[in-house]
Amino acid sequence: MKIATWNVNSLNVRLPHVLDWLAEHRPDALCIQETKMEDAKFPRAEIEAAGYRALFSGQKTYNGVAILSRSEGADVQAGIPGFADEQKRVLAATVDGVRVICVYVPNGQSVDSDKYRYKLDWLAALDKWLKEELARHPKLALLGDFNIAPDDRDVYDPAAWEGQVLCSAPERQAFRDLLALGLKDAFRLAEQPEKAYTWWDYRMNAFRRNLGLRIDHILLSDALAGAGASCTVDTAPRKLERPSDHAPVVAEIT
DNA sequence: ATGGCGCGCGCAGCGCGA
Repeated sequence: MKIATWNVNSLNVRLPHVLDWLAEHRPDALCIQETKMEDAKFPRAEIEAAGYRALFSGQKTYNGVAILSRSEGADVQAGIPGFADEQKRVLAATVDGVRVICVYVPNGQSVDSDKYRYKLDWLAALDKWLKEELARHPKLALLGDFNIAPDDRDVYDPAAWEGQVLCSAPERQAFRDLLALGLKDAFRLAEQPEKAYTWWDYRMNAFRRNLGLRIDHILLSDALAGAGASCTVDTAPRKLERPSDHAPVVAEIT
């Protein structure tokens, strides 16, 4: 089974890239973040014409998540139960017996901001809910834009980013807390190239210079993280005209 | 070098992303 995550930074703008990518890679499930559209405007017909079902939870301008899948998702859940949040950042569904959870973790802006506090509170709520989800669904994959670079090797300039948002110790601890629930960072299951990132700033020719961060992740429960599992970053869409600033991350699970 | 790029909103220029 092939599962993937991609922050598209507006599904309106990126729909052609998404349709091309689905046609080329044919994942069983693709989690999308930053659709930036209300549900009434979701391009369901185009997605279905590509052979995919679509689940979505969106809002105008900001956030918005979707799960595209070849077979129909069951037990759909939008948002974190018990955590009141106007922002559409979570969507879960069971696809082919695997609990697929799509997340768009808050950015946090800067470590001294209210948005950073919200990010840490949000991550704590996610952690609490995931513990229950894992008990219900041993085969679970958590995919999305985590807005956390887990380790210095996930950062092009660790000294410059030290203590900054996306790299701060509390954020990295929150990421490790998720792993401690019984999840594995799929990208680190096997040897990987140096300087592998998933996001590059639009400015400063950052992609061409590979000034990036690895902040988009696929976490797999132990039941899915067996010997056959693998994970790659697909940088090809970042090279297109008008790209998303994020690249898709793909995992093959057994 | 605190900008820079791209997006949505909405029609100018700002908030936001990471």
